[in-house]
Amino acid sequence: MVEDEESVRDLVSMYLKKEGFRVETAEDGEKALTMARSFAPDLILLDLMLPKLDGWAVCREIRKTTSVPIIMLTARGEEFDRVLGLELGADDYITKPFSPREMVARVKAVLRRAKLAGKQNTVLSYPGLLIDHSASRVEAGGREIQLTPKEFELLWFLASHPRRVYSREQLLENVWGYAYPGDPRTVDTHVKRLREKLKNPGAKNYIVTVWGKGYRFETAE
Amino acid sequence: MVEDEESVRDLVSMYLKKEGFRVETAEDGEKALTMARSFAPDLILLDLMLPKLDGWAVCREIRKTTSVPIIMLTARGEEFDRVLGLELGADDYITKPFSPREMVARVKAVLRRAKLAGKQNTVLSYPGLLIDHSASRVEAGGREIQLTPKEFELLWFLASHPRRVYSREQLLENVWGYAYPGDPRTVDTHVKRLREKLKNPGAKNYIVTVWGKGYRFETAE
DNA sequence: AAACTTGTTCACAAAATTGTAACAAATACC
DNA sequence: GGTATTTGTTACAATTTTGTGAACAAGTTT
Repeated sequence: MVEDEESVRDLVSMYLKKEGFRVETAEDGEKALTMARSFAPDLILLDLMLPKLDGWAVCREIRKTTSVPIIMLTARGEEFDRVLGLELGADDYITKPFSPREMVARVKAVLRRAKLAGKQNTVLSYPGLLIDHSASRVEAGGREIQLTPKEFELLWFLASHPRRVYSREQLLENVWGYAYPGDPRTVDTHVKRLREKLKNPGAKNYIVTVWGKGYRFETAE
Repeated sequence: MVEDEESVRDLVSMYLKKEGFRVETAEDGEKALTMARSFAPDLILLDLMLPKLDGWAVCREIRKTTSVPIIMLTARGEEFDRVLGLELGADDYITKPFSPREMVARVKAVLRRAKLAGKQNTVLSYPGLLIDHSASRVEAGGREIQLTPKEFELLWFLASHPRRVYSREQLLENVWGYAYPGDPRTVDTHVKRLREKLKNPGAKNYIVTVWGKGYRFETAE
């Protein structure tokens, strides 16, 4: 919570703490930046009018390094450029005076959205192949095909980085998890099974072997 | 969002995502149809000028199967036949260039309307299956079947989001309530009893297991 | 209070998956 | 051509997940 007026700071802090949030405060822009760097907050409430460094500048600085959700606070009458706010990467704004309940509700809403945000754009689509990650669905040639969880994650990873070659070790790390202890040849088996299931409708072979290197996802020629 | 120009796609995506929407994009009419069939969007933003299959055709195709809200995008000067648009079932149209704010506002307005329209409709109907939420009645194969409250709510939730996979945890959250402390395997038992009751008239199995993921409601193939 | 309904949990069986090893085929190199 | 290396394929065992039936608990109705 970045705000120069002590009374507003205390009020906002109190209500958020009541909801179970942990709240840290800063009274000017410079201190805000220092704090934002030293510990990673889940959300920043940022007043526009600040000593030393105004809200716009703070927002711009923060956005250079993180994508933490930011809610801007503006005094009524203060002209607020919404488009500029969005471009700088603010997630919402509240005009003062505001009701504490509204403020809390917006904080919660932004946090909820932020949680979902990482999962957006979950559909990959190539000629004759459609992969929807959030629905765990794959269509090949208009027909849905059933993949096992590992097969699905492997296909998703490869299709997310088309044309790029990955070694078996890299695939194990990215799909199976860090420091996977098992046999790299495990990947071969899964690739084979994937090819089997994907080739059904006579579509081309999306997963290509790069001899001596690994595998890659081939886009249309 | 169906649009062939990448810059417009990215701009619209960015603004909608900032508002918390999940956005998937397609760059031509054919891809749009494939995607619209594979996962059910809440709204479609549809450019008129598209490669392969123009906006009119896409709209006509989509309307054959669903009543999803459609907003048409037209370039200024491009002749736009409003009457034809309405007849094909478009819900609104925006002329380019448009301000992002206006676009977001219209999307929200159309969704608001659609939501209200949907609320009145408390009946879900699939081949051989009819679910009336307001009356808490279920008919399978023309015969009424008795479900317990939890069974009913579970079926309703799944049937309201067809084709989409839900993990046991997600189902507990959505049907039982947030932060349900109990055993996720409880869902299995309810699914089992639901299947038992639904299969009576030899109808197909609507509730499908997705191995390693959860369950989903399958529409007719 | 007894009978019944509903929801939950547990244990075990059944099914699907994943990982590994062995062998065959393909490729690069000399 | 011959050899070593890499990749494809197959089979099988180990593991994980799901289906099922029964038991138990809590709440409702009779």
